[in-house]
Amino acid sequence: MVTIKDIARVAGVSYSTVSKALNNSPLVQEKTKQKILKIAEELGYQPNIAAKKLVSNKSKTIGVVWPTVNRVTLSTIVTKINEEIENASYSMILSINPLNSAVNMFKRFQVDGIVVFDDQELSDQHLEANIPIVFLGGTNGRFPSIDVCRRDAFYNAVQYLHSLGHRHLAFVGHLPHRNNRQFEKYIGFTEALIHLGINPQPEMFINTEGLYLYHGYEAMKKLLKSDYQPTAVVGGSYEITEGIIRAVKEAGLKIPDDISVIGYDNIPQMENLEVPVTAVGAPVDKIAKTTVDVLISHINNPSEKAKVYKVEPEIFERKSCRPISE
Amino acid sequence: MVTIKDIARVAGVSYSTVSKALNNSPLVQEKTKQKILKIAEELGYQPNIAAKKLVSNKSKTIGVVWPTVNRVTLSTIVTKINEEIENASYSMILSINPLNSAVNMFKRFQVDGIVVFDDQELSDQHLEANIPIVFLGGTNGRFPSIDVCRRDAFYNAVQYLHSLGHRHLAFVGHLPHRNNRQFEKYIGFTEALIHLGINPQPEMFINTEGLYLYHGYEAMKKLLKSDYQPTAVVGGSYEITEGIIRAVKEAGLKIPDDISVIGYDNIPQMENLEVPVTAVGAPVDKIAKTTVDVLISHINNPSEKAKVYKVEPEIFERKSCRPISE
DNA sequence: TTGTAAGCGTTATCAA
DNA sequence: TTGATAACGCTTACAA
Repeated sequence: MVTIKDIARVAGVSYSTVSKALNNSPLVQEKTKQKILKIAEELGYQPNIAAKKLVSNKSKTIGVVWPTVNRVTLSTIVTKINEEIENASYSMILSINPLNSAVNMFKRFQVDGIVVFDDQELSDQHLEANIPIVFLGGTNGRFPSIDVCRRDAFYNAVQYLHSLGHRHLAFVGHLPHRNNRQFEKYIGFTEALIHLGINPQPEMFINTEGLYLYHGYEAMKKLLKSDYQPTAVVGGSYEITEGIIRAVKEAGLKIPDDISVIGYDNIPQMENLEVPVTAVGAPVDKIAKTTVDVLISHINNPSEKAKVYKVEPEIFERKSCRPISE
Repeated sequence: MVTIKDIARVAGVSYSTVSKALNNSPLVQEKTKQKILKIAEELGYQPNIAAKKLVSNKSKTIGVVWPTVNRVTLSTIVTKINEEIENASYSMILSINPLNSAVNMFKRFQVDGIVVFDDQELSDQHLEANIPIVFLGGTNGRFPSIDVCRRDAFYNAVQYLHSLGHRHLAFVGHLPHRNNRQFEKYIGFTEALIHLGINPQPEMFINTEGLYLYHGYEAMKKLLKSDYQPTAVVGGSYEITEGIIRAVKEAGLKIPDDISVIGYDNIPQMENLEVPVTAVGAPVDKIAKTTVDVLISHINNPSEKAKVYKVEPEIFERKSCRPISE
């Protein structure tokens, strides 16, 4: 392995001069610098990151704790976060370990900051971390967190459909007993209904009992067979929305001619479904950007106090909704 | 940051003693060792990898290049590999970047070795790496690789069903034009049929046109409605097998009473399906262990030459198959 | 059994 | 403008 000392020996200078030259310091004479650079090149010098890390105590690395590896939206967000991190001249390390052990590993690697996907189970974990951490997905008192405003998203979806003339709506989503994330969606939908003067009825809420395609498919089939025939539905997740589309298609109906659909999870993939689906929710790009910005800001200013950063939902209009007259 | 010096101060010993204790050296008194370990624990000590790497020129870290594909088996393997890596006293870094950029990142991190999930697209990439790499999933000439023997797995599945008396079989799997991995499954199934004197018929092969639940579900529904009624089917992936089960259930049939099912992808999750499913394939534990063993062996002996390491498929009998008499 | 001290490759602070 | 030198956190002879 070629070190700066080898270069120094060949160049006939001290190795501290070599270090400065290699870091393009203005403190070395241009001529010396060029000579050193040339020798470094010839010798095939590669800096030793471990040593750099040791002395600077910065790794320019961000760790991401990502336990739920099998959801499209989450992988999309991870991918975007990766891009944002690289844009900011950092590197990303992923860990699929549980929160605490992932954080330990990241400490060993001396990451400069950590992003945690805030799953339900994680929130309760005791976490002792003297390192900047951002929780992504909900609100969290102890650490800075990114709130994706699920409630507002569903509120907006209903409002949008209402503005298109729809009065018979349905919520097709997961309604577990103890899950604030999902509950927020339900509340947002209900709240909008009330504000718009639509009386919430039980048949408007179809519990998919899961977040995946099959759940959405089954729930939608059930809905289409029921007495209540909405003119528009809102899907509770990307996968659920996929299932809704299949079910509608199988029933021989057309989107948006026979029924309008809005999907939650504002990811680009909504464009590529059989029908490009109008989506609502905080756009993944913004979620990723906010997350990384907040984290880096906390890295640079460790005393910054924890708060909740909201990413506002937006509606991306595509081809799955149409106006309707009563 | 907590260092061995902090521990030394608290324990009232020198930091070299701490180092030895932490590395479980026989040169420290058991009592001292325990005391030091306890303090390290209390202080939340995490070793600094950069420093370790500097002095030992080893980072004790393995990088894994992982395609962000939402398949249970892949996440399971990654999880198992993570465990194996930790068992071997290494740490795992995941990267979801494309092969080359992931490898570059891993080099900067000075990992000791790299595991690559061998997707179709990756195989063609030009890769210049002077670092041990293992390709996982197929066969690869230039690098050591782990072959999960898909062909043998399907061969064995057919043989097993045949031994139970089944003569009317069906393959429910993904048959894309250009994918050796999937094609191997098809070949194994066919080969066994021929060897056992069963004449392969087109209706025995149901192309799911995808590897996910919905694909299996749809394909199985189609099969159940067709003229050909097999007494046993083999599912081409875990998710496909899930879909098969749904379809069978919806048709009002019982597994294994009315139809036997074997699933490919030998993962523990097969146990937790509605019917615990008899699975075939290289067990994920062994895949993970072999992968990590091979990589570490190449790390310790860099001149070892690249070869293909096979992980033999096994059948895990559960409750989804029953004997049948002609 | 424990401690001392050198050194891994680098950056950064002074002094020359 | 350059060069000594002291860290950074750790392992490992070797000395005590």
